[in-house]
Amino acid sequence: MPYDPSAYPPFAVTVDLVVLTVRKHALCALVVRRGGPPFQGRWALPGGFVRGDEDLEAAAARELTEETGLRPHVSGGQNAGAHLEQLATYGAPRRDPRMRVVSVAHLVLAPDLPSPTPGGDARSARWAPVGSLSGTDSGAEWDGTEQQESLAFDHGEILRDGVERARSKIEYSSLATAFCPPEFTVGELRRVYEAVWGVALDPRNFHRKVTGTPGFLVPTGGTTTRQGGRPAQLFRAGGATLLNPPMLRPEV
Amino acid sequence: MPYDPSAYPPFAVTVDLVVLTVRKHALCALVVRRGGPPFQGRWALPGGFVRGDEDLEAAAARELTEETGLRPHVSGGQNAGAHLEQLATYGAPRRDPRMRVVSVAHLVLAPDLPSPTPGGDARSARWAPVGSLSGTDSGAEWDGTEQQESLAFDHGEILRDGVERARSKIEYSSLATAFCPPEFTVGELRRVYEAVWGVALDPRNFHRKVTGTPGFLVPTGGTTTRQGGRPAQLFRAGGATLLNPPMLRPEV
DNA sequence: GGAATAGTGTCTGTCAGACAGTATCGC
DNA sequence: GCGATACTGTCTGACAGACACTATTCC
Repeated sequence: MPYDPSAYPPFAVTVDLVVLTVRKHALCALVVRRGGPPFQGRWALPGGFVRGDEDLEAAAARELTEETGLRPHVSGGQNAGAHLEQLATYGAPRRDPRMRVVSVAHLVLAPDLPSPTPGGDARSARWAPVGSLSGTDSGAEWDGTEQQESLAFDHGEILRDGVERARSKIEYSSLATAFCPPEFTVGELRRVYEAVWGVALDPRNFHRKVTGTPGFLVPTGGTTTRQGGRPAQLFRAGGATLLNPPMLRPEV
Repeated sequence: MPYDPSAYPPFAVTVDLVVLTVRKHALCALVVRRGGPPFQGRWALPGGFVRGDEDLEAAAARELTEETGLRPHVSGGQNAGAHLEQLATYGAPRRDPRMRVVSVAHLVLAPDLPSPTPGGDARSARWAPVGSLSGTDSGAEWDGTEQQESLAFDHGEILRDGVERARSKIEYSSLATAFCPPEFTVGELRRVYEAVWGVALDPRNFHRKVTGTPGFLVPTGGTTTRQGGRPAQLFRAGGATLLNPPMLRPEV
């Protein structure tokens, strides 16, 4: 691989974020409105340039904190922040009309946030149900009250890939707890699965599965009635990161 | 995301390839000897710069053809070439001592090739058992007859990630057939799984599993005795790409 | 015949799906 | 009481693991 350092073609490198959460029984993604051209006024994924002496993951974490105030912890760990992992890299020659830009997309799974806290240099930000953005697919409860508009650049494709990664990853890992607050009930965790997959799960079988998997859930001793009905036990995420055997996703 | 195009930090973008095959009951990776500094004389993964008007995947396919003569088909399709998919992107600030280089690694699964056909600008190339490169891990039959030496740059880490991806992906997809010639027997496919996972599988249960999964294998009608013993049926890869339920990997 | 590989059949334990039934809250 | 949710228990069918056994080839 001998080469002349001055002869390589110039690239810009950005990070884009697919930030997912579950709000009101629906899987939602964070989108920001673009303040300048190209695609001015269109919705896009949050993101920005990687700095000259910055790791890719550090750039993603910095953008996440700027946009949401969330502090990720990158792998393992308890449920005090958001989960962040690299998703894929998008580098088609003309995906950005101004110059050659390679974007390293990252996936963030976050618990529901009280306020959409727009920040950074974005004019505005909101949580959009993924069904309203990708059109097809099991978004289901898309009610048409918000304008449906495709995302800027190739961000629609990036979002689809991120949603698909999240859907498959909660099958064989305990990552669904990243969508939950630090303490949660079995029913709340089940509604996360139902929102992400867009299906209904049997509450009894789900309860047996998650409480029977060692290391998945740790009871905190407390109870809550915030969902109504009989008081439910509260749990924290356990240390187990891989689910074996996996949670089975119906209708595949 | 307003920004000044002239203000972005300059990056070089490369593709690196983790090319895996199964030779003599061992999982092997293609490595090339570096002809120039840095890391002159050390083994490295094949790869090169992305051209100014070239897609990332096209760059990976071009490097693959230059190094091995293989023509990938990127997704789906029959078994006439190699499987190619994006793996992950590596961009630590000083991973290349000369400049800021972001490498988009790709994973290639190829059938056993008669000749290691070095090509391109690499001085020499060879198939190295992955156990001899990553040291630890279930490489098992590393016999010490070849020098054990860590790969240049962060290529050891990239190789580990690629091997891990391949190991997990053959669990729930029919991708193991990408390691096989166009026509193969159940026993040959089983030896692929055994080599990649580094375990022994029960031939009877394996046979029942793969022949009982619809769409996985298609009998061609022919038979062969190239492995000795009773003639075995020949199969082609079927159209099924996802295995449900997955092949279970022992000892997890 | 002996060794090697291919292929079939049977038993058993585990577990997911389906569903009955009970417990405890708010109204 | 009524509706909601939480939780326990039982039955059944699918399937993986662990064998025994037979078939066909080369030597």
